[in-house]
Amino acid sequence: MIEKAHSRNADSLVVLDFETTGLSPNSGDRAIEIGAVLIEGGRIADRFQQLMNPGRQVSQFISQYTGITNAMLRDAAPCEIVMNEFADFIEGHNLVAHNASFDRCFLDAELLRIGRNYSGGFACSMLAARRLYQDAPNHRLSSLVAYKRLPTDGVFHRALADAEMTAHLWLQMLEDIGQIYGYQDVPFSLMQKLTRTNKKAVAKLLSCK
DNA sequence: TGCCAGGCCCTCTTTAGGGCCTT
Repeated sequence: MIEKAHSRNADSLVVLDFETTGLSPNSGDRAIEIGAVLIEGGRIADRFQQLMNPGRQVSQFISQYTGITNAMLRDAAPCEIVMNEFADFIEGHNLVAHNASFDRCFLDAELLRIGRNYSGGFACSMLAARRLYQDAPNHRLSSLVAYKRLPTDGVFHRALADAEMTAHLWLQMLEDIGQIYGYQDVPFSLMQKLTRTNKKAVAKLLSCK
């Protein structure tokens, strides 16, 4: 079933990225950083980035992977406070993330803890890129940034940096679809449909305006 | 004690298995 795109702020969306203590909130993992950018009118209009204290130590692997240390998290606000502010930030917007199933799990888990929710649709830049850029060497965020020569400051695995690169990737996909298939604006609902379309049927879907 | 994620997608498929991607 195709998710319903949010009716308000139809041309805006929030691209988000979590850094976490591990891979699964169902195994006790928590968020340690959230980064997000608000896209309005085809450009980045606002940013959100905060470390958050998960109430537990992060592993050496995570510290090496993200550069986020226990010392950095010691004085950070607890997840509950940060996520409450973030729930306000995403209110009324559709959402995008790279491998969205991962970020959605953590978003749902952290918001559930504070009794908050969100109403926008959720789309995945990785699934869209797999369909649009079938010749890419792979569909990791870093590889797609290099493949499409997207702006980057060279920082990877930090929430805001990854969210900004994902935003540039998303805007690039919208531009490529517009140029190839003649769209002036690509509806969010079409991007959601794209991520659920068989690779061989991509051209047919995008050609049916 | 031993194990330890999960959704998506492709194919040597659908009564399954394994790779990709996120931290």
